[in-house]
Parts: sequence; structure tokens; C-alpha cells
Amino acid sequence: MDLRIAKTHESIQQALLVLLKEKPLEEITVSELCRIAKINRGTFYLHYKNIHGVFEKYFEEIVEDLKCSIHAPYHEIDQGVEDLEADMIQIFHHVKKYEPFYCIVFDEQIPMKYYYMLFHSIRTFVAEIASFLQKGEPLNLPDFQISYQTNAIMGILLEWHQEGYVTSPAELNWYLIRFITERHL
Amino acid sequence: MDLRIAKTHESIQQALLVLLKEKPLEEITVSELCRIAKINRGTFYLHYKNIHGVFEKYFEEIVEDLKCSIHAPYHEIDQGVEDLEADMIQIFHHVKKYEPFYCIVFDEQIPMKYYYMLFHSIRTFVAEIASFLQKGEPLNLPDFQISYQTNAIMGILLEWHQEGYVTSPAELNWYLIRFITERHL
DNA sequence: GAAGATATTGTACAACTGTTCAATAAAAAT
DNA sequence: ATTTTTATTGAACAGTTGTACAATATCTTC
Repeated sequence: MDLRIAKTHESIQQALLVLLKEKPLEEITVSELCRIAKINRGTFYLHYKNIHGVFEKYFEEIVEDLKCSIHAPYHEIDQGVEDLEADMIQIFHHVKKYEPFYCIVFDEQIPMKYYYMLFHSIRTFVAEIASFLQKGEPLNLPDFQISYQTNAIMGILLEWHQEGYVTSPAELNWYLIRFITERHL
Repeated sequence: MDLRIAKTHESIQQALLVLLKEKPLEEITVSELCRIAKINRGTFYLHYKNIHGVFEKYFEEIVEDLKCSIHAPYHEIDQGVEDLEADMIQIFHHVKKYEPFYCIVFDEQIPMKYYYMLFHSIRTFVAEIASFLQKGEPLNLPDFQISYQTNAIMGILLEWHQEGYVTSPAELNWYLIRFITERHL
């Protein structure tokens, strides 16, 4: 790996963090970021398509961390409601951990891209649970049901975002388990 | 109302439709739109903040149409599962009706704003159903459950978008009613 | 350490953005 | 029909974008 590339990437990522402390992502310009990062603007375009490209790199790592959080204490045997609870609450702890980032991700002005990244991550998790619980049954859940379930969970995150992340992860998890296990409407 | 303003608005909205036929929303510039609309660029900024401001106006009307679709055949009495089905399917018919617009709304590059507009519209509807079904009970559903339910429905729309709107509204509604009435996972 | 590979820089370009201002045109009010 | 109000225009501004190129600096490899 070329040291120059590594250094450039570091400067850019660091500059983004600096700028995010004073203004919203959508107001940050490439020119400004390059001035902070002390790199040529042309160099920026050699590595990223635009400002969102930088943030996306960051968010990829965050989503990766979520995947680890969920699957770290994965119990092969006897996945009951208790284990389900233990896994689900990881999602809320994760969002709380990276709250400043999710404030950006769920912002009105920000592209759907990041929502989809989180969605796909949680969806994989939901699909695994579903296939695990329904093993033996020949009919696996249709894609629509997986997306239905996944986005339901994300609905809680949206509400959480809107109320300003006041509710505790524990209480959110209590809600979630209740919504999942009880009949709806 | 000033005729000049009305004429300007018409020109701008019409120009957006023309440009949307040849390129994605995110690639349309204010300058280009003003050339098509044959208005001064300064005039544009007198009425809209940016290109998204124009699209938002359009989408407001579309969301308004959804509200009408849902509440048009509203049955005051005896809202059973059959009536619920009749109301829910309106959502799918609506999205199908404005498919080209929802292709934009659900696009990766497009701001969350439009997703939230649709979300709030459906959320109002879900909240009404919930309070209707649970009337008598002193405890009304918490905000988290309404958002959970609402976004679950939108999960079906997201999946629908991803598969290219192949599935029929009738089948989607069949899925949805099944997901709502059956116990989850 | 020298040679080769390649990342970075500086400069330039046409196009777009968002804003300002006086001048003009067009509508509304009388 | 004239006056008043106000929307639109044209021009200009500093700043941004995305791209291109030759010149330079820096890293890797041998």
C-alpha cells in the first residue's frame, strides 16, 4: 500500500470530522474540505466522487460494527425469545453509540443511500432469524415479509430519531419484543 | 393572485417534467431548467430554493391524492378486516398510479424528505385505524408502535420498488393483511 | 541508493450556484 | 386610462464543481 494514498485518505476523513462539528453534511463543500485537509482539490477527486463518498466510507465502517455487534454473541442452539431480545437490543445500543452519525443519516436532506445501507444490514439479520425459527418448514418467508419486518424495526429508529433519542435502548427493546410477539392492530 | 406568478410556476413545473424524461432528478440543474422554462434564473430563486423545491411541490400534490384515496370510501361503522383491506390496497394502487415519481422518491441519491412525507401521510392513516380499533381501551398505542406499523408497510413499498413494481397491488395487499393479522416471526 | 512507478500538485477551463441591484415590464387598483 | 404596486429581467459577483494536463514530488522495488 502506498503511504501517500493512506495519508491523503486520513487527511480527508479527519477534515470531514472537523467540518461536521461546525456545519451539517449537506453544507460542506469539496473545496472547503480540501482546504482543511491541506490537499489539492484534484487529489480529492482522484479518490472520492463527492463529499458523500467520504461519509459513505465512514458509514460503511459503522454498519460493519453493527454486523459484528449482532453476530458476536450468536447462539447456535435454542434461539428463544430471550436470545432474540439479546440480539435485538444490540441494534439500539449501536445507534446510541453512533448517535451523531445517525442524526445525519436520518436527516431530511440526506440521501436515502445510508438508510438503505442500514436497512440491508438489519435485513440480513432478520432473514437469518426467520430462517432459523422456521427451519423444518419447507416454505421460507417471502422477501416482502422480511422487508416488512426489517422496516418495522427501522420505524422504531425513525421515531427514536424524531423524539431526539430520549428513550433508553432497554425500553425500546421492550417495545420491540412486544410488537413482534403480539398480534398487530 | 398575480398572473405573472402563476405563469412562472407553470413554466417551472412543466420544465421539470420535460427534463425528468431525459435525466434523473439529481442531474437537473437550475440553469438548465430555467433555459427550458424560458425564465430568468433570478426569478427561479424568487420562488424556489433549489430543484428539490420544485419536485417537493409536485410530491405534495401526490401525497394529497393519497390522503384522498384512503379516506374517500371511509366507513364510519364496523371497520372490520374487510374494510381494512379495502383501505390498505389504496396505498398500493396509489404508488402504482404514480410509479415514475416513486421510482424517484425511493432512489438512493434522493433526500429522505420525500420518504418522510409519505411516511407521515400513511402514519396518520395507521394512527386513525389503531385508535378506531382500540376505542374503549383507555391506553392508546404509543408513538413507537404507530411508527413501527407504518414503516412496516413502507417496507413492502421498498421491496416493491427494488423488484421493479412487478407484483400486483392485489397480491401485495394479500401479503400485507397476512403480515398484520398473523403473529410475527 | 538509483530507477521506475505513481500519487500529488498547480493551473486552467467551462459551467453552475446563490445573491444583489437597478431597470424594466406587467399586473392590480383606483 | 392612469397610477401604483410588484414580478421579472439582465448584469455582475465571488465561490463551487468536475475535469484535464504537464510538472513535480514521493513512494516502491530492485
